[in-house]
Amino acid sequence: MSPDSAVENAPAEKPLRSDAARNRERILAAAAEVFAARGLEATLDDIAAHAGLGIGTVYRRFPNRDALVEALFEERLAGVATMAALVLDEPDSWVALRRLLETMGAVVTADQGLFEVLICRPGGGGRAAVRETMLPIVTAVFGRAQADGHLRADVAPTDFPMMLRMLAGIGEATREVRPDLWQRYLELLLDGLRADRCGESCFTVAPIDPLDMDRVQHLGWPRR
Amino acid sequence: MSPDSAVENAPAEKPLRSDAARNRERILAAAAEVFAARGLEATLDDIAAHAGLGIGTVYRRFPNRDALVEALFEERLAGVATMAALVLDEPDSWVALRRLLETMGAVVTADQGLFEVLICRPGGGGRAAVRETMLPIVTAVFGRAQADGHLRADVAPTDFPMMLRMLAGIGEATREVRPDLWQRYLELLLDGLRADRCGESCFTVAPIDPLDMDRVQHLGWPRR
DNA sequence: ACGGAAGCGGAGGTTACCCCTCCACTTAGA
DNA sequence: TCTAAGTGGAGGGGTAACCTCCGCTTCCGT
Repeated sequence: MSPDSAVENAPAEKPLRSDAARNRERILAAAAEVFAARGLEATLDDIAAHAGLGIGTVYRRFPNRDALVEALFEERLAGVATMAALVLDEPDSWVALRRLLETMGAVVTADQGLFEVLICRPGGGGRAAVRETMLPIVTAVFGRAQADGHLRADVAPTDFPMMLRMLAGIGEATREVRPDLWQRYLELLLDGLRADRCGESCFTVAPIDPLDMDRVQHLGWPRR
Repeated sequence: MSPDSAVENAPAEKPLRSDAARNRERILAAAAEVFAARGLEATLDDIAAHAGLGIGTVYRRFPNRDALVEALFEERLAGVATMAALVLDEPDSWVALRRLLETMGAVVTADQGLFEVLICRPGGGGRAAVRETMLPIVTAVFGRAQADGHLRADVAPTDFPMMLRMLAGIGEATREVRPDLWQRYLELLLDGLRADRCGESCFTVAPIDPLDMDRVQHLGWPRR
């Protein structure tokens, strides 16, 4: 039907010229660094300068800011989901829980941009997918640790993103000075989460329910 | 010496006209609300609109933005320090610790502006004074709870502002939807802080030292 | 080695904010 | 009633971010 021989209805992305391909990678690398350090509000001019390129070059490759964010985080989000899924293989349910929090804590404290796409922004496109991947993992890991009596019974899956928020706040503030500090507070949280303590206690305040979680994201983004 | 009879070298603040005094209070009330909800980055136009007054009126009363912030937070900061000092009278050292975190947690989660003045901004003027008031209180409360064997021994005074940061993050995100939610995570932190548990554990990551705390504040303010 | 398509840089247009001033009008209160 | 004090809000001045445009440069097939 088409006059073209082989490539039928593919979008026909002809390969970039070699210098353009190299610059594309530079832009993505610079964007990764800048978004990690300053969050998604970093400017494209900043990113271009960081890449050692002109702004025009950035816009030639990515039609607008969101396209860049999308291209940058698509693969990283998939990677995060994959990493999180790894903990399901951990035989010890408490270790699985700790590894889940360590893994995701490391992600959100090291990379502010990734934290924002993952936790803060209303889900759309790849974001929704990752969160839908995460929920069953969190539920499974929490459930197993609770069944084994390691994790206190009154913890809910929605506590997970909230704890990540707490750690991300530490990370954002102290990343430049003490990039490991967040782990101290992860340890603190983990000690609070353990069920096998002498002094039993239970929360007097209910967890946030998933619908309100959505409202939190929609109210808080874009940054008012 | 002066031609004036009674009022010598007093600043001679002549009383405001009644409507002006009323509007001054309105401005302060509006500023309190807006700064609480949106932080110190809120605009003066916003505050004026919120007060139902023109911007000119705001500037007539407060020569610039900082003067308004100063006037607004001077008394509140003093109040915070006073409230914090109250917990020193609590006989039970663990209850004192909890009350300290509850009190300050309530402050920083309900009022984002106050949190920023208190924890985020580099200290200057009244801020430094409050922080100098807080440090001995925190040290005393922590020390007593540790001596009594309630608080784990490896907690440091600098953990206090970090925990407030964590709670403030929860507060900022969920204030509009679940203004009480932060207390759930305070309970979690408190459970992590207790020393009298079966499974002893201690931090593998050192606390941040006070000098680095200062660096954190100076690096993070003004908001890049 | 050459020609043209693809790519590049970055000045600057456009838009959006925000701080603060200014001044014609209004109001309190002696 | 008269005037000093107060008021509103348009708009000046400045900054910042997004994105476009176009003259110049670089790649690469022939």
